[in-house]
Amino acid sequence: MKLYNTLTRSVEELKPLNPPEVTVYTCGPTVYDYAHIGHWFTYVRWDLLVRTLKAAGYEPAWIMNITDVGHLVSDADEGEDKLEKGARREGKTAWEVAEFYTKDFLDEMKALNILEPTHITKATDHIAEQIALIQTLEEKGITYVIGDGVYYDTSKFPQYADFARLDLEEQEAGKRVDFNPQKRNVSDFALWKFSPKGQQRDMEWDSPWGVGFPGWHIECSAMSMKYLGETLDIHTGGIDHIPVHHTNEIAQSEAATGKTFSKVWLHSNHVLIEGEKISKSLGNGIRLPDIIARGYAPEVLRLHILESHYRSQSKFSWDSLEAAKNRLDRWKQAAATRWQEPNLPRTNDDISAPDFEEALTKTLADDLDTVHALQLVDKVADKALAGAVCGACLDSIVEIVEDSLGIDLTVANITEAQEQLIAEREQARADKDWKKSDELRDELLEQDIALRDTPHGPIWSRI
RNA sequence: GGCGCCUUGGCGGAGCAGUUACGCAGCGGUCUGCAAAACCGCGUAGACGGGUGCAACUCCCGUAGGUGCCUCCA
Repeated sequence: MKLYNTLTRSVEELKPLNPPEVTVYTCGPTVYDYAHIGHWFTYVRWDLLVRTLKAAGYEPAWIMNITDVGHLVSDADEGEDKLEKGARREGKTAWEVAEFYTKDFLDEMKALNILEPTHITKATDHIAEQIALIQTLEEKGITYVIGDGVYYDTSKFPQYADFARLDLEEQEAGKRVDFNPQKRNVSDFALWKFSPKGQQRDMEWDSPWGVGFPGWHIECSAMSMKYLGETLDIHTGGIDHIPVHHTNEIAQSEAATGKTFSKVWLHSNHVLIEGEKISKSLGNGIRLPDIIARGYAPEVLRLHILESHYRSQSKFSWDSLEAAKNRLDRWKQAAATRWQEPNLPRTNDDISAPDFEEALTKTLADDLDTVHALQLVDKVADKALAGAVCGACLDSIVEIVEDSLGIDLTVANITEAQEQLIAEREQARADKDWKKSDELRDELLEQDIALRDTPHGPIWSRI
């Protein structure tokens, strides 16, 4: 299996530490607001990574975190954290805000048929681990304490700029934000923040340095190492995480252990809406419920997401969502022919389920080439619609598509009563009673069964 | 200001130095009670200007436009 590794900026053969296990850590959402489709582009892609690992014979151990504390509104470590801010906005406690949006996230994740990770870990459940990791860093002399918290001294980690290929000198010269003047270096970041004096936060904990809360980056280091060990096989996240969050994770983890933190880093590119990135200020954050409200099933969005490569900057539009819907409908029509074997001449020359599975797996294992994987399904659908795939083969193929791509093509058989209607219509047609045959067709249509007449007899599909 | 990336037909979106990407939409034909499908075929895409090749959408340089990061962000 080959993947594009951000660490080396090249496509590499995956070499897990302890095969067949593959450890995967995915940076999850900060639960202070609803997820928009940009999030779902990313998480569907990592779901596909895990499915592909399984198909390739690996046994993925997949951790996704939930950031429910400590994500400050600014990377300059200024301001309050997002949960507390969300709480003030909604008149709730930070705990209530986190719970609400976590549940919403998990519900939508399920709706999109994203596999359940091995563990979903909340930052607030792992405060002790985070404190312990900060202590380790402190013992190694790479932290320092200033007025508002404990900081990581990035000058003590010479490789700091390597991962993101940052030019720290340039950044310093061109910096656009003020930063805490007590910090030793612009790139230094908070490991632990003190609760503001005289202010009661919803979320705060005792620590060796004082009451406060963890910085944003430390949770991922602490939790990934707790569940998956000191060196991960694969770490995933949004492309935006490269310069700060992942850079800081590497600095924390590798300074603490002296080992490589993750062998492979995967980054999902952003999706644009009308040529612009999704952001709060533009108000273009389309959500899954918006898509459902327009009559598109979640799986349509899922298919649309798979229509572009995870490393390319994708575009979202309602037109392309409509195209994805049509494509999916066509696949389902093809899948429905599995029940109709007697009507069709089965040649079954060139499509066998094992061959299809092998081709699909091979394509996906090539750096998650979903674009061409979908093309393989198109080809099978063509043949099925032409009646050239046997019912049992389609059963297997539908299952393979479900497992590999997470797209469910299962189509229920029609009832005996419906079958009877089709038979009656055939009789009417034989009698050239076109009025009756059209009425029967309309009756079936009301039951969401569409008919098309082929040289081999009528073929139905669900609409 | 610094560092990147992108620019493909009506839309989405790939590969490739010389053979059809694919999907959606469209057009013509065969077939057809009608409808739909199926089958056959079509539209002669590659931002612009140079360059290197026998040959460039596909490599190099430049121009234009767009966009991402260096704040938050998937």
